[in-house]
Amino acid sequence: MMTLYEELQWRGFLHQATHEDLGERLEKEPIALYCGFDPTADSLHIGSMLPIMGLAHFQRHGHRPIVVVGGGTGLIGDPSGKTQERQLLTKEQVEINALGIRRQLAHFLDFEGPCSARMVNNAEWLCALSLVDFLRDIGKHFSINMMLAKDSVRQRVQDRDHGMSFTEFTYSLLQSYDFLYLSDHYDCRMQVGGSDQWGNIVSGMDLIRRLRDKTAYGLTFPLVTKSDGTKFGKTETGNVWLDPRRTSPYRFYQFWINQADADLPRWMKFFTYLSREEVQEYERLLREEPEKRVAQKRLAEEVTRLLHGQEALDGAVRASEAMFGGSLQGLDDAALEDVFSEMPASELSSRLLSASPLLIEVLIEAGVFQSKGEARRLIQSHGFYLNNQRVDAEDLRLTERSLCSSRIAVVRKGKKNYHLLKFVDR
RNA sequence: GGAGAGGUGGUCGAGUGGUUAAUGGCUCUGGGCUGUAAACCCAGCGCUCUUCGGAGCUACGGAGGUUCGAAUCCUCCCCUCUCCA
Repeated sequence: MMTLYEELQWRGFLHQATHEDLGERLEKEPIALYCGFDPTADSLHIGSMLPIMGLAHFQRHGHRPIVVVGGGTGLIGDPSGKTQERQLLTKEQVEINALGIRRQLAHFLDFEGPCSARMVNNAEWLCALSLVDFLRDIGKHFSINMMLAKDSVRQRVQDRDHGMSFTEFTYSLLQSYDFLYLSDHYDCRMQVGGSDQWGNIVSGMDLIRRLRDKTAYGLTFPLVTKSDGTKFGKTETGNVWLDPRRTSPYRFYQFWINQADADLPRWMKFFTYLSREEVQEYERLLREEPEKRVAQKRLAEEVTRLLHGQEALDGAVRASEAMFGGSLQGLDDAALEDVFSEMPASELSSRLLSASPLLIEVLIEAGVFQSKGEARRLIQSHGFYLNNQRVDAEDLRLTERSLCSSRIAVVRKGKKNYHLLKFVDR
């Protein structure tokens, strides 16, 4: 059994640590540690998964994670890594967002058990703060000279086009105060975060030492980078979110399925709990028979199950099979609707079926095609399918026999542009 | 305010009285190859109709005009860019 620190090291979670002996310290006794999340949206996206998994590892080893939702700091905006002043959020929006985030974290962290995680909103204490007290008690301990020396600040100060407001400039004081507050009220001894948080973490640690004469610890996780240099977590369709309403389980599953071979071992270590032996086995499989993509499948399975649960995973797998060449035989209305739930659909009158109109014309009505020319071209280049069977005749008519199940026909343009036709009585 | 350049299809960019729905590149779409990848290869890429040979309509900033015929010539208008004040 690896120690927590060994495991984090093996999995690649360690980027920077404030203390050499942090590993030993963590074995001595359980501690509480925190990580902040910005409530910029009502859902986290996949980029937040690394710190979340980091926290989860701590919890599995008996430590107590505290999730801080930056309801207070979110009202201001962290300048780290940003080139522009951020949009300020309203308090109401932050509240809503925090609720959504909590729901998602519950998939990864245990909010119930013996070392239960807890979630706090720093608006609780930051909003109550009086400016004069804050400047007197906290501000005193920060040197402008040192703050100006920070990269994140310096870049912005030198950029005449965007500049930096005083509000943003003080961000790191507030985050340091968070750490102090959590140390005082929750006995929180450690802060973790992305590598861009290093400066803020160290500031907080210093503050605690100066004011309370206590040792606090800090740890940062690496930036998740893809082997091809493009940004992790982006697809053609945009960000990959943790909220199923924003990124369906199917898309989420597909996102992982499509990861490059070279990244797989790292992703498995980051985003699943697969053991060292298992990961090694997948590394071998990636080398010997990459075309089978078993590693991608396993990764996608694990992560989708973790976030969305077994049922949603089953749906995603079924949808993937149907989507990539599988037969649609034997699927009933409900199964079809489920599998193609995120493809566009049109409702048509079932009376149409007995009138047996030209399929092409119905599809133009339904918005599947822009023009007859387009439809014809597609059929001529063998790119049009009805119920996953290629259609060669331009003058195919729509009848009862066109249906796949009792009232659904599945239309496909090209490789994977599906469109559902649902026939209803009206 | 003065001088010049220019506005072409999703985009860049040819064309300067007639086989020009408009060369070419890119993007995009479909197909092939493949591992649901990249690269590559083939095809398509205004709309409608077609007996699949083709036919019709609409289109080159806007409005008029010259002409048998205009994206191409003329007039007016609108807009963009560069230089000068």
